Amino acid sequence: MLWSKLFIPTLRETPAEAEVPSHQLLLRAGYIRQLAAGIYSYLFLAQRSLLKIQQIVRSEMDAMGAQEFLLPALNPAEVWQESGRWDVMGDNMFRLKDRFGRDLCLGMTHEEIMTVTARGELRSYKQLPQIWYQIQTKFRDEPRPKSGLLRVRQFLMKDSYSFDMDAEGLDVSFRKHYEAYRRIFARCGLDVIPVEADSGAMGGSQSMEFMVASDAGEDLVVNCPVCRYAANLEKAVSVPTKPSIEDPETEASPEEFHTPGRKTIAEVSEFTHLPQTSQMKSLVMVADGKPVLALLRGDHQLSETKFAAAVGATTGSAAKEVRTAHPNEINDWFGADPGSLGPIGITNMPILADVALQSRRNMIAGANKNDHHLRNVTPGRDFKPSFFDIRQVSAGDVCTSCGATLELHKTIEIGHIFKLGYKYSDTMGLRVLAANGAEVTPIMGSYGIGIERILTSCIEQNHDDAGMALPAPIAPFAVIVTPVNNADAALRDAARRIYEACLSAGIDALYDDRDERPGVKFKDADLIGVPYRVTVGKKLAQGAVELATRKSRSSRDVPVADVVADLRKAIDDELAAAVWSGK
RNA sequence: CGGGGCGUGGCUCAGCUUGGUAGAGCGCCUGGUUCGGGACCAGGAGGCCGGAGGUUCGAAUCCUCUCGCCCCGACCA
Repeated sequence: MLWSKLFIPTLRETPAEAEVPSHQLLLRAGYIRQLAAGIYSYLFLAQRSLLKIQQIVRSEMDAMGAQEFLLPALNPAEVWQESGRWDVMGDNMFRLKDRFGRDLCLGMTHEEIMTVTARGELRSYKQLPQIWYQIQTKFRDEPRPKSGLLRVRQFLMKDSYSFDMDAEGLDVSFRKHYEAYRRIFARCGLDVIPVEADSGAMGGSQSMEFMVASDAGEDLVVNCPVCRYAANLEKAVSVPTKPSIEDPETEASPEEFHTPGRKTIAEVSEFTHLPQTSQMKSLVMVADGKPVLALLRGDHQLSETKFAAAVGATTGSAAKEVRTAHPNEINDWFGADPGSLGPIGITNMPILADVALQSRRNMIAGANKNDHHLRNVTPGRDFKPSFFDIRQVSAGDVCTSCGATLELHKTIEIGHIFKLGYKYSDTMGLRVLAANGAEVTPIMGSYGIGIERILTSCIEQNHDDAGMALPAPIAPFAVIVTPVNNADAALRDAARRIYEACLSAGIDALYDDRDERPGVKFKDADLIGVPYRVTVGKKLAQGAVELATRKSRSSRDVPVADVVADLRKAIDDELAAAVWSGK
């Protein structure tokens, strides 16, 4: 295409409302414009890139035997009421009424509609397994849209749903998705971290998230660079660092001492000249309405997810709602204010201690008396806790399986695969007949990919001060041909011929025929992220043009006769390198 | 929903404290000179200062309300 005929509204300056790099660049490079909070118009370049991403997703989904559907975004309330999610989704669901006053909503996800579709048609085990997918617009009324395309209220999602006869079948569908996702993200040039995730509100048995490391991300992921162990921070396990000093050997019993005005772990640490690892941190939590004392080493943080599970291990079912206690509740239960709390003498609630406190002795803890602490507190001897792993991984912790030091990253979630189980098929009455004539409920899985998030996180991973550096498979154009001086007919004609030769060779090329100075063309090409640039300039007299690679910001001279072949090779090499290898 | 910030040509911003009727740079249009990393000269277009109400002889500026956007938090299939 000819740039002079296109609408690519690049900006020299960064619009004030954008903070994260991908947002700034998407605006500056003329990919998107904002319509309202969390609602964006995708202009020519964005749409072109998103279509390429969708095509990659589509080809891998088709390759696994999945069938593409397109379900309505406008949904009747009844379907959602049937699954119970009309209420569960709360304010996150966009709701509206039609002219007769019937309730409708805009779809946030399509488990219900897919299940209804299956229920109406699937009759026999002979029809299973099925994997159905769509690439469709989703609507979610986010409480706080942010970071450009990262968290929006309307977005594209590839969502697929599997129907199998039994758990083994589901394992196969799940595995197919895992592998397809690895291939899709590799082809998009993304470095992903697959993470075992909490199955949370979707109510399934197993789920995995595909994360991309980025400071713009909102989720924290712990991963091991050696053995590839990875997990959400809330769920991750580790071997904690050793306490900074050995506990004293004394057989002394707890002894109160005055700590005027020292409330935080840091203040008490400074006051006692003992490291934070010698202290016990007491957190008063309320799990499903009941108080529970959580005990941690002074330098550790509580994982509410693990804590909720630990509560479950003592009461029989994991806590659904966990919160910190209010100051007045704490005072009622402990007779002291936060800052002087400890486990000794506490009999009116269970005490859950982190395993890092196991076999520790003679530590510092609050005395449950304002401005007082105790020394020589020993778990097991002075109080009887239940031990669980309830702490978050912290800096310096090592991998439980290989001993390497763990890394902590902020990440963007770009995909999620769930084993749903029978939740929807059961409650919505999906049944088929098995070979033996018995009625069986199929087991389901659901699998999502955020299309815009692929583009966004790719920009987050590939940008510099000049702009984006997108990989050829998802860049809006693979090649740009730039005559240095439009007034020079020889340059213009040579550039035009190279451009046309690219098209004939099936290379997605853009011809910068604008009557602009070369600097402007170079800056724009760098900004919008075209991976390869052919510069047609002075060296044409010697039969050469320049082939520049955006990502490495390097260039070399190439004989005119070879350019197209060289471009073809560079693009093919990039494609070949972007293949998922491994399990 | 709580806390903070910001709304002035397409973009970035100044002007507001101390009211006097709107500016700069970039971009855009015309003509000319230029042409290997966001050129130069000359001329020009474009803004009821987010909206409503109020105070005042007079409001971008002061007051009240309201709408929108961004950031932090709560929330997040």
